[in-house]
Amino acid sequence: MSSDPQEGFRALSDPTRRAILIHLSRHDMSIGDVVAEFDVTRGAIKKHLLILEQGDMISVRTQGRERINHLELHGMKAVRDWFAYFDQFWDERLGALKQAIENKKDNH
Amino acid sequence: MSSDPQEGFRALSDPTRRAILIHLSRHDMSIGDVVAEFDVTRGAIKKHLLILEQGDMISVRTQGRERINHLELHGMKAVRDWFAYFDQFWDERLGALKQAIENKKDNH
DNA sequence: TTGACATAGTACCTTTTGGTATCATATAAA
DNA sequence: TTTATATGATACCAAAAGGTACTATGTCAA
Repeated sequence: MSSDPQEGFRALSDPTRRAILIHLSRHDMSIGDVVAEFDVTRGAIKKHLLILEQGDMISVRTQGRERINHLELHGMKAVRDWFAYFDQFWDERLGALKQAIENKKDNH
Repeated sequence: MSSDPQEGFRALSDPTRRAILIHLSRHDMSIGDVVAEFDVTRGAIKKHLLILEQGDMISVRTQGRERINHLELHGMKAVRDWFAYFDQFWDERLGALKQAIENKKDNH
């Protein structure tokens, strides 16, 4: 049912890629926009974006001569599904989640 | 507050290491026990276990001439904490979590 | 104490990874 | 239509990753 999380885990294994995801969570960015945030070359960023795309963490649309990168949660779902198995060993977390949901309720 | 998840993400990026964690979730295992489950040499398994230990995914205790590996969730917590940031973009998950907690309640 | 067993440690090999530099192509703007 | 800009595509490089083989050490058992 849940797809292979390998590409997703691979995508998340690099700190630069994780940082890119945080940036993209705030707003879509062109490749140039992303490059401006880091101290590596465009080529390196391009490779990171490709790996994020392969892990279904982002989607890309062409806009004129720009390529706009957009956060996509499908790949992250595959990774989280893998994690879900371990929930049974981790009661501590249930308390925090319960609270998170209570808070969510209060906002409605 | 939450520690650097890098070693944790690194530990989870390999499919053999993830499979080892699943095995260890069922029962503690010596290195030899783990080796028996996979088709790679002891040396390779030893390296995987070291990386899992560095990511705080497992702890190891010496028992006679054996080294017993035990699932440890601290490292996984660091990784999950990183994920928590993205919960806000993922309403779909909240429904499933709510249900998980309801089920938990029913078991008490 | 001696032999078998479980693991540690090292050297070595191949592939992948993260990175750079360079050149080519497509598009927007003067 | 030039020219500057945004990206694509290659080739190349050093280091890390995943693996093997071999040797050394510590511990249990006969």
